[in-house]
Amino acid sequence: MREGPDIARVAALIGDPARANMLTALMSGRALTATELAAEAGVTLQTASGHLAKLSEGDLLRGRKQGRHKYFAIASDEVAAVLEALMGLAAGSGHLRTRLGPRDTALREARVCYNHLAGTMGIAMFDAMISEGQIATQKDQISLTAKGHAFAESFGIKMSELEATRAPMCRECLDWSERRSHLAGKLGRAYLSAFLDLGWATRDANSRAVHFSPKGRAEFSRTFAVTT
Amino acid sequence: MREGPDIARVAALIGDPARANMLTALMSGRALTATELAAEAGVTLQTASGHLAKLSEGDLLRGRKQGRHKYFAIASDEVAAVLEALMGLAAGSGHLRTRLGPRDTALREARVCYNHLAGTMGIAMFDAMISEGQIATQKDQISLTAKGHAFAESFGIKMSELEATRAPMCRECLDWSERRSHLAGKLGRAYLSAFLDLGWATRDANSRAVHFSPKGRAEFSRTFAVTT
DNA sequence: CTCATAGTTCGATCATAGCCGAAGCATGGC
DNA sequence: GCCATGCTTCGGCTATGATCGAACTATGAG
Repeated sequence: MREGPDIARVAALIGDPARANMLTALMSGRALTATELAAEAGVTLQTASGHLAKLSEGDLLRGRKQGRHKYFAIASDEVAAVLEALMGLAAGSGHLRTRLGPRDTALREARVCYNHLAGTMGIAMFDAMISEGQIATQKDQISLTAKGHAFAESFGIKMSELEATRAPMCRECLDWSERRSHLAGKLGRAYLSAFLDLGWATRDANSRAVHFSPKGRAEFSRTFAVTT
Repeated sequence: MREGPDIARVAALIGDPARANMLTALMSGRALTATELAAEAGVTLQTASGHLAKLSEGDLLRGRKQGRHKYFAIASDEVAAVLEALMGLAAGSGHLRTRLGPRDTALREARVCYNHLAGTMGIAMFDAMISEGQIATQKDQISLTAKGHAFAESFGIKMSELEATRAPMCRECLDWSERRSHLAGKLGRAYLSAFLDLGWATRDANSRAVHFSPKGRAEFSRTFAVTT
């Protein structure tokens, strides 16, 4: 009997504190897993799963399964616009927090994505491998070329060991902060391990950040012909 | 723990169907009384009173007492922006449940918006008054020109009586279904009263529809040079 | 293969808040 | 003074839905 669209349904979805916390966390533009979002909202994984299902059902979030993780991200710019407007309005009584600390910028540059390298450096590496012809992109998947195979071998990665298992060698992994792809799969994992073993970088103890040393960064740039 | 701007509180306020209906009704820009809003939301006056208190407390509405009526209006442009964004999102992603029946089309054509004429005919009238130079549009408000004043007088509206009170003579009122403006304010009310008094139209007993007679419609079109 | 981790589903519990009846103020008209 | 009308407050009923424990599925690691 009412005219107009059902704004109450959408607003009620945002109106729950747990869901609101999830959405605010996702406003960074990065995709987060269900577990991360559960921690962010301060609820258990079961509860978070229910919330995320509702948010997906309501077209506020879009979920993507990657391996055994499920990543969630804001569904559209319109959703972001609503959240943005809400934050502006709520800033009147609350305090707005816009400052992203040094840890956040570090995360954007280089971080662990499940078990491979993500962030701007991960993307740079992926782009370089494409343009070097180490990776070929088919319609919907990617594969390692002979050149890429040789390069990895020369880098010190034991390809024969990697080839022993059936799991995919190369996979694309979408980086939500940049909306670009980076390298996943067994090879992606192997490269990250190599970087750590070589002392180029170290993992942050209690975050997903990966810290490259100056020397490691230089080696990385030279190896992958990164144009930084 | 991580207390950002409290968007959940605001969203939850909008998230209740009754309150959402009230807010949508107020998006017309007009202030409405508690009783009118109760009818709009489909709840009793007691319930509405509680909702309105919460909306006021949450700075979404501003209420002012006038005599024994209490008028409520959207508190700020920021609130309107949030509602607008929500409508856009709910209309696009969601199911717009507007199955327009015969009564609905009548409503779309001509209806009472609080006390003045809304719908396509209200918009046609407003556009005609603009192009005839009866109304001048400033930056954020509109005003009656001398020509418009004379026209209203010649139409039989006693302008001296209207000018006795301080309330705004002309106001814009946004039609959500059409996203266009129509005439509100004392003059808008006076014109609607005149249409009814002249027998051009009658009000539906239990809806907001306004039914124009064939003769009334012809007179209306001639008076406002409507190009239908 | 087995084990561990990520996520989902189900069921029960429990709190929040929406709703209305009835009574209480307040204002205006007489 | 009286009554009518508009709105608010109070108390109790009820339902929706948020929450978590436990059991289940799926995927990857070794």
